[in-house]
Amino acid sequence: MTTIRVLLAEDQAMIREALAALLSFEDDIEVVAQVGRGDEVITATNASSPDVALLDIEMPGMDGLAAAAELHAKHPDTKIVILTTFGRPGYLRRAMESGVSGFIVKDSPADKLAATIRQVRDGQRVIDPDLAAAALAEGTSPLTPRERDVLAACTDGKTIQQIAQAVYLSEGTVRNYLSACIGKTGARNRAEACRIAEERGWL
Amino acid sequence: MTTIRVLLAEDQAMIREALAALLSFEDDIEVVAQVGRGDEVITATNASSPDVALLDIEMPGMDGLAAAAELHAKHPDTKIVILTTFGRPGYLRRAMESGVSGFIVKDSPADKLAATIRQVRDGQRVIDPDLAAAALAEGTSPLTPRERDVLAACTDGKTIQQIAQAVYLSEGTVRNYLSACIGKTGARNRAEACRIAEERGWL
DNA sequence: TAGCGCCCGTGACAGTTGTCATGAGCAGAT
DNA sequence: ATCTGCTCATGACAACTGTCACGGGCGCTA
Repeated sequence: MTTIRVLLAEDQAMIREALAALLSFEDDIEVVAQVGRGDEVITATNASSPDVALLDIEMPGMDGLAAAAELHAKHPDTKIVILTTFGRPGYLRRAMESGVSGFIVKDSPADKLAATIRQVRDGQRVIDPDLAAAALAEGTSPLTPRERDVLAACTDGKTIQQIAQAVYLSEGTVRNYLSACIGKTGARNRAEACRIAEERGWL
Repeated sequence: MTTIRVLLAEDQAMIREALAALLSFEDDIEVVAQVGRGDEVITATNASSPDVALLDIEMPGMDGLAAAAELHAKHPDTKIVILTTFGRPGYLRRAMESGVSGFIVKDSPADKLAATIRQVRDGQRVIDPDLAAAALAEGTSPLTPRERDVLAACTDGKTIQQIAQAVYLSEGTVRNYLSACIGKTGARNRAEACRIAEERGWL
């Protein structure tokens, strides 16, 4: 059995190095690269050719799921494991579409990490069963692309005016789209709709 | 030099064990207890009498800052270090009021962790200089206690009605309080006020 | 005791937001 | 060729939200 070469992508330096410390205890795993930004994943992969890339989702530059998609396109042999704080079904769905082999949350016990790395290296898929069930139960987004855009632009208590400017639409149109979003999410106002859609991974 | 006994409180199991792995490389530091909930900090301290308690803020049961306050009251000799994702000035202020000796963010390099633990054990205080400056620049909260309550109850796009029920006030009064909050934060609506106050640690 | 600030409430008003009807242009499917 | 659904827009209306003025009660301080 040869050692598994691992790329570690996680923006918080202390956590990244702590995870590296954790993996250093495994004889068959070697961390060959560490990056703190999503847009550094590709170049680091080119340089170090890892067997498995371990990606956080929340990262500056490019989020982990986007990085996963690009990585999978350019290096289909590199297995990808998403390691995230939030087990949102929407994340899982996007991850699956991005060619990811493993999806684990940071709540899991530590030994799950090395176990997952070994499993995906062997060609298996590793997904938290509860999460998978939740993702299936939720179904796919009922929002049209434009509704999604508008709803995504309305975080943080923005005004209709501000949203309209951000999306280059008239205020009336924005109101209409938001009204549709509110209806489809079952919310009572746009802030709640925004939160619900976010949770379900519809954004 | 005797070894430093450390208690580790962090809700995400994988991160917690990774941090323990990181600290295991330090010869003079020993992790004598690990907990995943804020309300387990006290009992674990009673059982293992650590020199330093390393607390995350976001934890179920009781948040790290509340745990810090209680810990400081009951075990004044145990030094406390807050380790958090978010370097919000408001957190820092609350931490200082809770008798904390050190405050570091997870963005810091990994060696900062052990260094901080040693420094606080030696009686020093360790605070990120940038954060300290930001906290001082922001000043203290201009919100009255009741305004704070109302604003805190209005997260996630709640209706005025829902807030009023949650805080046992008439809707008119809620509107008045929120209006005051909006004025004091310089926001344009309650959602933005909520976000701003949250960021500044006024909640 | 008078003044001050916080608490809680009401009522009136203007501005913003959510709903609905309507219509035109444009794609893809039958 | 027609139907359907998405996009974008306008206008009207109702509901909700934010602002303001006002009043009474409470506790603290000068």
